[in-house]
Amino acid sequence: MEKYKELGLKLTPQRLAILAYLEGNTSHPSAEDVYRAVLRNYPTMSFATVYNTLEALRQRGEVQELTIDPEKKRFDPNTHPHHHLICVKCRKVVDVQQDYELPLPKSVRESFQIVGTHIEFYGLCMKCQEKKDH
Amino acid sequence: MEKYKELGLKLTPQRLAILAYLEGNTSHPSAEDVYRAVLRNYPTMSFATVYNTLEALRQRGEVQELTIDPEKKRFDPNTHPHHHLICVKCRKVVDVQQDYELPLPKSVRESFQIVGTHIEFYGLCMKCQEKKDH
DNA sequence: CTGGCTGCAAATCTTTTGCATCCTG
DNA sequence: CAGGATGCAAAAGATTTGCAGCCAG
Repeated sequence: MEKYKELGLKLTPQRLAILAYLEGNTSHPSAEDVYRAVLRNYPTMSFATVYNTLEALRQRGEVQELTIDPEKKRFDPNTHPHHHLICVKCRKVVDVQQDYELPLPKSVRESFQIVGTHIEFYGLCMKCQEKKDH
Repeated sequence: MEKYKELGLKLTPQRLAILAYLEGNTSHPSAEDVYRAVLRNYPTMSFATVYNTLEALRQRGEVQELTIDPEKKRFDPNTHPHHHLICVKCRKVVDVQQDYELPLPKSVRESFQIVGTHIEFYGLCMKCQEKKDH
């Protein structure tokens, strides 16, 4: 938890709870998921604090905001560059830690300055394959 | 416009206006963009009709729903598989018509049935590179 | 002590829905 | 002329904001 001090964040109990929940979490939680999880320990926790803290962490690069869900934002504490596998049925999200060569056409390379890449693999997870379609 | 009859869609003037706006459109408009554009010709056009029509087209594979924008859904009438280049500053989106080999680890291939892939290239467009940072 | 943080409620924004009416096929 | 489509307004979710009081540094 030392590193958060360096980020200029005040360490309130609420934030510690959020940080503890995010630490090593690979479930790609939405803000509400975080809220509900932390609420169990901090009955007065508010949404504002969750969004507040997630935004503070995002600005400092400690958390990634994912745009993989059309309904809501999802957050990922894994800050290493990586990709995602998304079940189109149950919306489960799995990390793909793998590097790819992704050469862009010259015209694009000349006009765009690339800063990052993100691949979404869409498919059906084991469980959803077993269920009958629909 | 013949092909829309085949889809079992009733061709109302409102829908024709939406279809005309989408035809060949590479601006990846949000529902509101579509609404505002079509409103110019149909002052009584409602949001419900826009969402309604976009959803009908999506179900028939005539339009793709993009999850590239954390704020809202964007729609893409380009139904060929392709990728996107996104300016992190102005949120402009450009198509990348290019095929990539994206081999997945064996463990993943065995448990997930892949149905599609989408790459997001993040970067700065020409205009935003010229502007001073911030 | 002081500025950042919290919690609440209200506001905002996007998207969805219910329903009476309309109009395409 | 029937069933799908429209338009309005209200509802539902997700996220943001204003603000008074609180507390970590």
